Amino acid sequence: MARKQGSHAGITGPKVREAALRLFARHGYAAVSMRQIAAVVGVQAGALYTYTPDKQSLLSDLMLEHMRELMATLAEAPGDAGPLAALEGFVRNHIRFHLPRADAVFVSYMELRNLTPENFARVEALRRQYEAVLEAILERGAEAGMLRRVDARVTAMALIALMTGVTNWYREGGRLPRAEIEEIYWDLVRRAVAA
Amino acid sequence: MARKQGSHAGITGPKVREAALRLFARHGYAAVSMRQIAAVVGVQAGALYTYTPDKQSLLSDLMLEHMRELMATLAEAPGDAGPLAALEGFVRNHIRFHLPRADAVFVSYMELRNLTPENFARVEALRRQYEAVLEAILERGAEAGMLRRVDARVTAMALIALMTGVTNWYREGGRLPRAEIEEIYWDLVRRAVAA
DNA sequence: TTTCCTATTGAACGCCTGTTCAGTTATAGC
DNA sequence: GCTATAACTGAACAGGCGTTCAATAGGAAA
Repeated sequence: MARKQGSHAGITGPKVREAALRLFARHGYAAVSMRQIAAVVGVQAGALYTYTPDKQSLLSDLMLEHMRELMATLAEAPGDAGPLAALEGFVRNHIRFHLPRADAVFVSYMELRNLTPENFARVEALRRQYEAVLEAILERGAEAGMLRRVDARVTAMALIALMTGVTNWYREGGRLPRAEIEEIYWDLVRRAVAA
Repeated sequence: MARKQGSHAGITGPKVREAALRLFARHGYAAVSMRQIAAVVGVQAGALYTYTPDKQSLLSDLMLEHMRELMATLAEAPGDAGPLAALEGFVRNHIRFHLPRADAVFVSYMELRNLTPENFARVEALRRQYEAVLEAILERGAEAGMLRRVDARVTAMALIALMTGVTNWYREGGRLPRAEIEEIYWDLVRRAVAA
C-alpha cells in the first residue's frame, strides 16, 4: 500500500511538525522516537523523511521557527514610543505571544541541550537579540529618568524568566482570563523597575 | 576482575548519584544511558544496580532529595518575623539555595515529565508545599498592610519563576558576586509586591 | 590461613533506535 | 487512457538500550 487518498504533501508536512512539537513538549526530544511521531501522523516512520532530513532538523526547525516568530512580533511594535510605553509593549507582547504556545516555549527552553552546536548557536543568537531589546529599553528608560537604574543584563534576564514562567501554570480555560493575567504581569514588571 | 581496591560501597554510591545528576542536567534523563553513567563512575553498567533498583529511581531520588533539602531550609527560618522580613528571608533563601545548585534545579524543573505518575505526585506535592509558603507570606503581608493586595497564587508562581531563573544565566566566578545578585533579586521582588 | 561476603565484571537477554531503500500505489498532467 | 512522479510502505541495517546474573576478586573477620 502507498498513499491512501489525495495528495498529502501539503497536509502531512505540517502534521509532522505539529506531532513532533506536541510529543517533544510532553516527553522530551530524546524520549520520543520517529516511530511515535509517525504513529500520531498516521504514517510509517520512513515516510517522515520526505519532510525532514533527520530528527535533529525536526527539532531545530521548530525552535528556530519559534524564535523567528517571536522576533517578528517585536518588529510590529511602534519604535517611537517612550521607554515606559516600550516596556509595556514588550511585556504585553511577551505574555500574549507565550500564553498560547506552551508547547513551543517548553521545547525552546528545554531542548537547547539536544541541539547540535551549530543549531544551538543559531537559536542562541536569536535569543540574545530578543534579550538585548529588553536591555535597551531598560537602559533608555533609566537615562530618561522613567525607570530605575538597574543592572540591565541581570534585570532583563530576571524579567524574562518572570514572564515566561506564565506557561508553567497557565491552562486554557483556567480561573483567570488572559487579559487579566497580562495585567498582573505588567503590574509586577512595572513596579519592579519603575523609577 | 572484581573490586580493584578497598571497600567501595560508601564511595561508589555517592559517585553514582553525582554522575547521574551531572549527566541528566547536561543531556537530559532520556538521553543518558546507564552505561554512560557507569563510565563516569568508573565501573561497568551492571554495578550500578548495587546502588539503585533502576534508572527511574535514580532520577526520582535526586529530585526528591532536592525538594526535601529546599523544604528543610525553610524550616530554619524564624517563624515570628513580620511579613516583609518573612518575604525577604524567603527570597534570599531561595536565591542562596538555588545559585550553587544549577544542575539539581535544571533536573528538578525539566525532568518532571520523565517521572512515573507516583514519583511525579511525590515531587509535585513538595513543590506545592513550597509555593504555598510564599502564597501565605503574600496573603499575610496584604492583611497587615505591608504588601500590595495581589492574586497570591499567580504572584507566587511569577516570583518563583523570576528567582529560579537566576540559574539560567549565573556562572561560578562571573561578573557579579552572589551577595550582589541576591540584592538585585530581593530588590526586584520587594518593589513588585510592596504596598 | 581460611572463610565469608560485598563489590564488581562481562556476557547475554529481548527490545527499541534512527535511517535507508527497493518496491508499490494513487494522483496530476498530458 | 496513459505516463510520470510524488507519497508512502515495510523490511532491513547496525547499533544502543535497561536490566539480569553466574562467576570472581579482594578485603574483613575468625
